[in-house]
Amino acid sequence: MEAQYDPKKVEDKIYRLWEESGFFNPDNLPDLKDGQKRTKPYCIIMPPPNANEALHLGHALMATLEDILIRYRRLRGDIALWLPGADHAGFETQVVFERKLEKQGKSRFQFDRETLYKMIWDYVEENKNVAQDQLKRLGASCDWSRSKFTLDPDIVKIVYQTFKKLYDDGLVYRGPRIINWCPKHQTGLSDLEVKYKDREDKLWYIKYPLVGELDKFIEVATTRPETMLGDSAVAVNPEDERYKNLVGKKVLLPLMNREITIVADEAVELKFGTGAVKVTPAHDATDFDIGQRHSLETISVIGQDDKMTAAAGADYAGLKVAEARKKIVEDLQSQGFLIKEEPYRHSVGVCYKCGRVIEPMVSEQWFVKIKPLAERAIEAVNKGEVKFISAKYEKIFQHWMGNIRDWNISRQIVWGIRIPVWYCIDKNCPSENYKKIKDNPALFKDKEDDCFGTVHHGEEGEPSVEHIIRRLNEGLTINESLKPFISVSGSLSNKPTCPDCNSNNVFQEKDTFDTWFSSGQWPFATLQTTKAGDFAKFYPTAVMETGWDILFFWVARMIMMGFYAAGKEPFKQVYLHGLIRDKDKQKMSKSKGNTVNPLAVVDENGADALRMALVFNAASDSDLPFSEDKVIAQKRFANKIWNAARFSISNLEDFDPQGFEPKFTAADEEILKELDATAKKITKDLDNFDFHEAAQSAYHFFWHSFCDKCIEDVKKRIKEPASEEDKKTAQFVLNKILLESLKLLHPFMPFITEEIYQQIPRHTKKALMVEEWPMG
RNA sequence: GCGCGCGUAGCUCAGCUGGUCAGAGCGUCUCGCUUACACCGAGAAGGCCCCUGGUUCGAGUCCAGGCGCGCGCACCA
Repeated sequence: MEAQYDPKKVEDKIYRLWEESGFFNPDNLPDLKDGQKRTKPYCIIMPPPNANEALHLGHALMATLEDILIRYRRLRGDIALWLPGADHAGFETQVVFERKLEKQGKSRFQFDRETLYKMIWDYVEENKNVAQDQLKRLGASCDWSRSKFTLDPDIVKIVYQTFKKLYDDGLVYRGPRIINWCPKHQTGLSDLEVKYKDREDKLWYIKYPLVGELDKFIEVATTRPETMLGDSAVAVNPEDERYKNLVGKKVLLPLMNREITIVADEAVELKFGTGAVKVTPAHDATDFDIGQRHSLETISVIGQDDKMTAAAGADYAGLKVAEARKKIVEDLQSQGFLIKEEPYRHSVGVCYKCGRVIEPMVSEQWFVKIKPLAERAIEAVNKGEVKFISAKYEKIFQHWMGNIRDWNISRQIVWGIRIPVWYCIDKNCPSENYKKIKDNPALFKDKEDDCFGTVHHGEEGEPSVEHIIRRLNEGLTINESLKPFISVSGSLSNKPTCPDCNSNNVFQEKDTFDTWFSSGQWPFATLQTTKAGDFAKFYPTAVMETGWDILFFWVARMIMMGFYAAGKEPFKQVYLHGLIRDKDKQKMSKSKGNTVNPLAVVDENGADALRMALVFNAASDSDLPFSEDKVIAQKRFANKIWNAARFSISNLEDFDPQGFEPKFTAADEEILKELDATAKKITKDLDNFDFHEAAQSAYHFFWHSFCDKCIEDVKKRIKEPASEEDKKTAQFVLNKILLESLKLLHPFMPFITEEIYQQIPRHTKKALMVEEWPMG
């Protein structure tokens, strides 16, 4: 053995040894001592990294913590399965790809659906193995033979089945509802995908004249004057004495000269602005709700292209929102309706990816009726069926669950799982879908340039079904509510037939699922599609370990979907780790340039050092600052282990414990006792997810007890033995402590401990990774 | 607005159900190249555990209030 530990010479070799042993696959794990069988399944489903991205430090932390748990459980004799995967990460990936296109001066909208999908598929395929290789370099002991990709056909099928079940149970619906629209990405987003940013804005005070008393006005305040074109009421608080006598009266909407009513609604704050609100159900979430309560008309004046629609009136139609705002303020001013404007600071919703201001608008989307699912999840946590390791996150979870709103699961993007909904547009179908759309002017957009010649008109001067389908495939959006049907097995190449009329004149919903709708099903979808028997054996899984930042996005959805679709909780425990920050506690981000490539750290210091550094200071709940010092400290520790082992092994060559009865000294008794206590503590700490406590105990015992005291003591007794028996006893102790320490350290630092184990004379197992854990 | 959390050595943080809890790692200083390791060893300095009250025989540890900081959720136009 060399005087310095060189991870480069060890890590690849050891990982190969593990892979060749087959022990990553729980089916191949050896029996325990005395031929005892392993009985207890222990499963962790890995949060699948995005297929197109290299790992960052957060992934390294995830991999380290989960590998520690898995290796620990494997050593304890469980049937340990760590199931890896890769995530197509719908919107995330499409955004990354769009940026790539933008750099090349292109836009996603230049490509048709199939081409774009294929391009992203190829892009992802190119990078798909990167993350996997990197996880291996970190020492991840997952069962690669069970690895799944979120777009695997068998996974997609399960996602479809769940969707159908939700639909059949009335828990999923399509409807015009107010959604968060990102004008840049041209898709709706869920509430979670909207971030809020403070912004300096203006508040405009406008007067709306009362009908019949045109010299009287009601004053409203708004930050978005352009939406007034779509107003369908003015609302006041029912308790507001100032306006009580006005409720039910009509006002004349300036610029539009449309009569709208004054309604009373609880949602209006007495204190804010003038206490009277203009109500635009089509472009504001609160207003939408007010509109529902008072059966108000929904007038969409802003289109998905971020321009004013025809409903905004001839003066404004076609203007961009910002232009329209400017013109409207001017017009209000010149016509005497503008009272004043004042600076105003408030928070506005922005797209969490691009930061563009979200345009709330009414749109036909698919929603999950979430309350019933949420109630079961809340109950599960209350009853302890799912246990949060940290009380803090349990509170946050319950708070969110209790206030949850219906979940928009459709996205107007192509990268993802296409919603398995079909519409029959056969002329004779009882659904009458054809009738509902045949007069849609957008169908005839191409009439003028006549690119379809006569094809788009059938015999009676009506559009042919083929033409409609072609226009739809080109990206035409239909806003009519059509009658859908769901087909779990249908596909574009194998179109399903309409259940009402058996026709083949059907087209598929263009939207794809929110990625989290499918990843919410990941625990059971994976286990139902790996090996027969896996689901029965491993579900519910033991623990979900992931970052707190996806508590709502993912963990919450998995709990809800798990109960709903698989009948049981997806995992018994939830452990959420903190976010890695840089040494100044700043969030790591590419734009700040403070990211750390974990693989570069591994190259420099070894995987064990990185792992140990990540875990050593990691208090469970909070974010953790990362610095290279910490890694270097652990690199030194690795070297310490290496040298202690080097000393031990060179002094154990002539030692055979077989049949030897040691006669311990007081010092021997003490270190053995301490070993026991340390093993007990580490066991308890790992059972409680106190990784840092466990790591520090192992570190401290090895360095300051074993090295500083025990080895120094034993050294003398071996070099200058008082008696042959005492020398052998010293060797016995040395051998024992080294071996047990290696086991205790193995979950944290698997490479170096395995390498040393392999070099120990007469090691008994094929690998340290399947040794038996010292319980203390 | 509602909710969550944090303030302990220069830095990053541990201190679980109150009584060797005043700790660790890094950093700093002194002394040692001793035959496993200088990526080492021996030793040292450093803290009214944010403030103020309270509960208790006893409080970083529990309670209340205050100050400072961070975060999550949210339909104040």
